[in-house]
Amino acid sequence: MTAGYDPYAFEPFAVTVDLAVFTVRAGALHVLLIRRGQEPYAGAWALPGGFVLPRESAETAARRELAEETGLPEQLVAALHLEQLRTYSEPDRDPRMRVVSVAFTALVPDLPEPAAEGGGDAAHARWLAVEDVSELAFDHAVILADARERIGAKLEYTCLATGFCPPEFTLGELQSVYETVWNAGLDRPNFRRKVLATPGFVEAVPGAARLTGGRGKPAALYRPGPATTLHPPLLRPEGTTR
Amino acid sequence: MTAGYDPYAFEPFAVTVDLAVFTVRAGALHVLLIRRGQEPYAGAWALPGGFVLPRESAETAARRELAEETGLPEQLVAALHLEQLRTYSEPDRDPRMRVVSVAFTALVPDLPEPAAEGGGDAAHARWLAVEDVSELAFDHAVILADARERIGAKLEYTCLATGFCPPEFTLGELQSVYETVWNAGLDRPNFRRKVLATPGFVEAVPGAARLTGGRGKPAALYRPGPATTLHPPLLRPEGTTR
DNA sequence: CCAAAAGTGTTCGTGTTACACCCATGA
DNA sequence: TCATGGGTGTAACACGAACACTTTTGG
Repeated sequence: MTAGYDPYAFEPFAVTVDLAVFTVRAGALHVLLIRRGQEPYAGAWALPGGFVLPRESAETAARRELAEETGLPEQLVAALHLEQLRTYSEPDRDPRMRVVSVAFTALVPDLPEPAAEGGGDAAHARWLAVEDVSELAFDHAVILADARERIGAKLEYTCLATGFCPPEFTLGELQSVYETVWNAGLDRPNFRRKVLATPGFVEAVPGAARLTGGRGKPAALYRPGPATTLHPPLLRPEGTTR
Repeated sequence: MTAGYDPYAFEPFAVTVDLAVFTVRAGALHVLLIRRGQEPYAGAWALPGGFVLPRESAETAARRELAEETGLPEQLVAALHLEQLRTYSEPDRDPRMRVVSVAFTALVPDLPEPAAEGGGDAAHARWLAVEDVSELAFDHAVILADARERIGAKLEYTCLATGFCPPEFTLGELQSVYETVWNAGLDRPNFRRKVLATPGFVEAVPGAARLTGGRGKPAALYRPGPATTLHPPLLRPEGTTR
């Protein structure tokens, strides 16, 4: 902070946000992507995002862009837990000009068809299974990989997993979130005890139960609790790199 | 990424880096600060940092600014492990113009008097005990608090603590790093076993030993090992918020 | 011989793992 | 009555917490 402060002393930087929004659908981790309509990378998939406006923080911009570019319900976007991932600032990450991008991650429940409704930008938003994502515009493949690694790690020591679930969920659904993100099987009795033994992770919905697979015993329903961290952590099994 | 790309369409953003560089001296956590010479906040303490140049990444800029603004040895700065903390982008965090800052943290060993040598900017750099830091320029107090929380958490599940130690160190020195950062006492036998049981955390220096407190049995010396993560983690005792 | 710091051993309790088993529901 | 998924019980084991004890140095 020693240099002078002439706003026009340097070639201007653009500051953008990029969002890696995940959901769990049909036993696979999905990410929300946008089909680009213009060069560069026209026709390629990209993470939703856009410019930070002069009077916005990056967090505010992220929320606004998410509402504008995707068809996610306003209410969901407003309440969403956005987490800063990191900032990407390599000089040539955008071929046109200097763009520094603040990346965020968010987790949402499996919505009916969240991206298909709204017009305009939202029409080009789709959920894609992360395993099927091949090429992405700019350095978005790197951002996606970093985001995926981060949420996998975060499930170990935070209560974020409930963010993937609907407002009321069964322990089986919660477990399948872990299994999907980690791509690993967990022992059901032990998972159950672990979750219930952590105060504030989930709260029982009194008397409520729901059938899940169509068959079997109806499962008790739970709501997210007030806790945010998991002590002691719920460690994933050995090799879950992929 | 849907808007057009006129570099001058918006009021320009300045992009800066800020650095929270920590060390452990005399049983207290210290942070490297700069005395500001100009308005705003002239005379106040601030984190070292500065503008990202047009052809630099934030990481490169952080390393350059650290070498320029502080008296830290070139070799140390070049080899230093810099970790991105997060990006601060509130519109009014700098009263003069829009400044988005990417914050980094780094850990260095207790150097003789690292900040006192070089001329110019470096002359205003000093180590201050974090407990004694009261007011900082801009939002740097928030950044410092976030950085402190982050390194405390990182010690739990990474091998970063060796970054606070000289090239060869005793287990007692390593333990005092944990105790200082966490502000908590640890059981020496258990700490010792835990560290030695983690493959690649530390490597014994064969035959080497050194006296630490002037008295007592000479302690074996260790070097940092190749491992970067700690599985299972070394959890800190309950209340270490302060 | 005492203080101080390093290093070893041992016990005890908690939490995780791995499994066997019972319960409720739809086909 | 069988398959399916929810839920309970329990023994074996690994790990961490706590603390007693030995070793090696300087004063």
